[in-house]
Amino acid sequence: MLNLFTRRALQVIKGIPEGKVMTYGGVAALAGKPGGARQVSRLLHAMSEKYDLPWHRVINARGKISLKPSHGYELQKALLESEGIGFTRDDTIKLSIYLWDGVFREIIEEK
DNA sequence: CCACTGACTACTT
DNA sequence: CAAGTAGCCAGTG
Repeated sequence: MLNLFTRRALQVIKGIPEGKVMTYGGVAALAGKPGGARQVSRLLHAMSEKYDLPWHRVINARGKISLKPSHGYELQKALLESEGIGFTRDDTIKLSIYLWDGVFREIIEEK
């Protein structure tokens, strides 16, 4: 059985809507373990297929794709663009626009 | 059970 | 800006 943090992290990842992204650290924080970014990366690496995760919606804290070219980078970028996410000139995603902060952000912006 | 690994991050040189 | 480093810690074999 998976431990609590892992299960919550998987939930968080599955909860990222189309057209939005989250950082590894962000997912870890929402799952209850700030600083657990590395575990999140590990989860995606090892379990994205088995648990059918929208793995492409998780990027690093600088707004860039962490995968290396020819090792998923292009695929991830294509998937994100197909959801309407835009990249800047140097392949950076503007977190101020696309970052999914969960329901809290939704509520704040609805006002 | 133990060691290894990892798509991270913030901070310091 | 680039490079190094110390935390991070659970799935996997």
